[in-house]
Amino acid sequence: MLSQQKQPKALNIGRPRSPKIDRKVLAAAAKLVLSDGFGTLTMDAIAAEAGVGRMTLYRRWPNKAAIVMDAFVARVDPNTLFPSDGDYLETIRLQMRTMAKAFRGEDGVLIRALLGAAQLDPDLAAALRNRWTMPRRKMAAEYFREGMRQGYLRPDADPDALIDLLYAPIYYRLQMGTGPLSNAYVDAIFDHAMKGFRNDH
Amino acid sequence: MLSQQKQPKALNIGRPRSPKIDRKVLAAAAKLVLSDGFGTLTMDAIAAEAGVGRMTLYRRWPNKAAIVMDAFVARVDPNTLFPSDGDYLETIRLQMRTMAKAFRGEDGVLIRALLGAAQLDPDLAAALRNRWTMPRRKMAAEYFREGMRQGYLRPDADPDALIDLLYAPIYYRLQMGTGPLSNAYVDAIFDHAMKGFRNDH
DNA sequence: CAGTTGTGATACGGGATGTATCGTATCACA
DNA sequence: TGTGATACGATACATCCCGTATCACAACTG
Repeated sequence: MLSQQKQPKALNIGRPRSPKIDRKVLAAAAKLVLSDGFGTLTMDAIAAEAGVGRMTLYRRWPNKAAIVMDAFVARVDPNTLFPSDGDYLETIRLQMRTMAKAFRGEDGVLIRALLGAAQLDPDLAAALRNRWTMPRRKMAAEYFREGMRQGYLRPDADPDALIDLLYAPIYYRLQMGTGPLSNAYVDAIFDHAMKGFRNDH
Repeated sequence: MLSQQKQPKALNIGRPRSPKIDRKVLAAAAKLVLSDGFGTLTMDAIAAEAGVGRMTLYRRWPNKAAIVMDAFVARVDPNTLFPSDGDYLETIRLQMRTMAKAFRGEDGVLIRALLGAAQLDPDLAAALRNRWTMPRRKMAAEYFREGMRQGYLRPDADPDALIDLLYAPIYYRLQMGTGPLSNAYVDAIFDHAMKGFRNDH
């Protein structure tokens, strides 16, 4: 699923969609969510901020959550990857810190809004899973399987369980607000979770 | 915070609030959320289902999320406690299974709705933290500290980190839908997380 | 009895949604 | 160059829900 957008009516006949509108709309949506929150976001405000007709929004997206979803993915797509050099286990810790840092900032505001809206909108929930959650889980699972092959992780480890143990607590704190998403917290989760997975030879 | 209700104007003068209305409203709200979802829930529908005037709802609760919050707490308050007998570590596993089972059913629908709404409503987020999350965290932390004293858990364990490692994955699956909240899943999380906390003597 | 508040019904204004329509703009194709 | 099809911005519209206000009546205290 490349985006939440509706398809144009036809491909090679008629006036084509203006490509600049996407950028303007997504930037406007992100700006408004970050300044005023998702709760007060309206299609009208997005259209005004982007300098675009409101009808154009409804022509391209089914609702505001879809717009924010596209805006979010456009922002964070290149981030939170696993660096390919350095110590194997420390790379995981650093990746978790990178993610926690992103969640402490503007990305955290956006993903909280999307997670909340997804609980009431099955389409958005599927989009969040397909475009955000699953790609990252696949990358992590690949990295972990490679670590199992190379002997850094126990050969009988369950990559999915490890993903959940490492990353679910970060989402949990983001949503529950039971404490700060600090490096110290990430380290505590990492260290404890890893005790069951590290291969101690 | 005993409930999300607004206080009556006065205590001993004037007509007292009808006590039956609470039950009817909370039952109606729960029924509607479970049948049609939280997204389409309206104050009007709750009032109609409960056979109550809409004004009465606004007199007692600030918004529909507060009503669902009260309905949820009224349903699940007595559940998901730690049984006091049996093997210490197995008791934790069983408690996690009980919670997962509740989340697989109607309670899961309700708490998903509340978690979603809480992302847009700071008051509701605080209520969810104070009335649901924190009481359970306190109970768990107490149980874990007792286990540290009695030698079942490592004396240098961090109860908060253990809580997050054990329970955050359950919330994660509930919301993300990355897999079933089965007993097998609970066991995988429990077994892996416990490797870093169990006292192996 | 008087005073005070809860209850149900109804009306109201405000705001957001999603659709429809209009004139204009931009493209492909003949 | 012109024709057909679609996108764009603007506007109007019906609909829905919210939260408040108001009313007559009910229920309680003293």
